[in-house]
Amino acid sequence: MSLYIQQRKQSNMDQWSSPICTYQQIAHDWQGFENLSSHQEDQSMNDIEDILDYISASPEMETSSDSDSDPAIPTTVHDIYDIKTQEPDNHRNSSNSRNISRHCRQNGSIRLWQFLRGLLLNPAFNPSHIMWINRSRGEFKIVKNKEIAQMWGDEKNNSGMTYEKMSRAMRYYYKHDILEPVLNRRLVYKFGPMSHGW
DNA sequence: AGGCGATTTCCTGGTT
DNA sequence: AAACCAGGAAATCGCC
Repeated sequence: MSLYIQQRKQSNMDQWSSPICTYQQIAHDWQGFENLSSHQEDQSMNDIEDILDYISASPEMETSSDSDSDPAIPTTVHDIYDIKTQEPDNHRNSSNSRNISRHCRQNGSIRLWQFLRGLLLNPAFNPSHIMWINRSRGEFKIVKNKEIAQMWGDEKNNSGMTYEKMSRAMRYYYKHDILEPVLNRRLVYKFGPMSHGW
């Protein structure tokens, strides 16, 4: 991972000015990375890249060098979807958050499973809103389904989103192996072989 | 403009 | 009875 970061640094395609240790922390924090099989590595690299892009664009990280927050918990990887919980005052206005989000998207808009993955990786929502049932198996439970659906709606600019509709989209994932069905477990889903980065 | 992927919306029916 | 779960069918929406 640090190798990857160094490569990225040397390729000076980015404006990374923060100390490398920050990224090593991030890498260390990226727990899933170590458990990935080799054929998944490329995909996880993309995930990490997304996250690092996000971090480099984050106003919080720009000032991270003087940050005095607990270094044990980088405010980084987990911040992907904290935008909606931020209330008025803060420095991250909506246009900024939109730009940041764009860094996490391959195409135009983020996919539902990626949105959920981001929530699972964010302690601001895990385990309060969504939590792992079995991290290694990719099983998770949506705790506050109404809220999550609402947030998904916000993400897509759709105020009419409901859990019913969101869950229909999730069931379509069964067909594509992005999610696998978990029988007889209400609100429990499982990432499938076509998902990654969790 | 048309096609396509990824949902979104609506709905009927079954289960917990 | 309220909440979920399963999927089919059709409509949308953004993107190429």
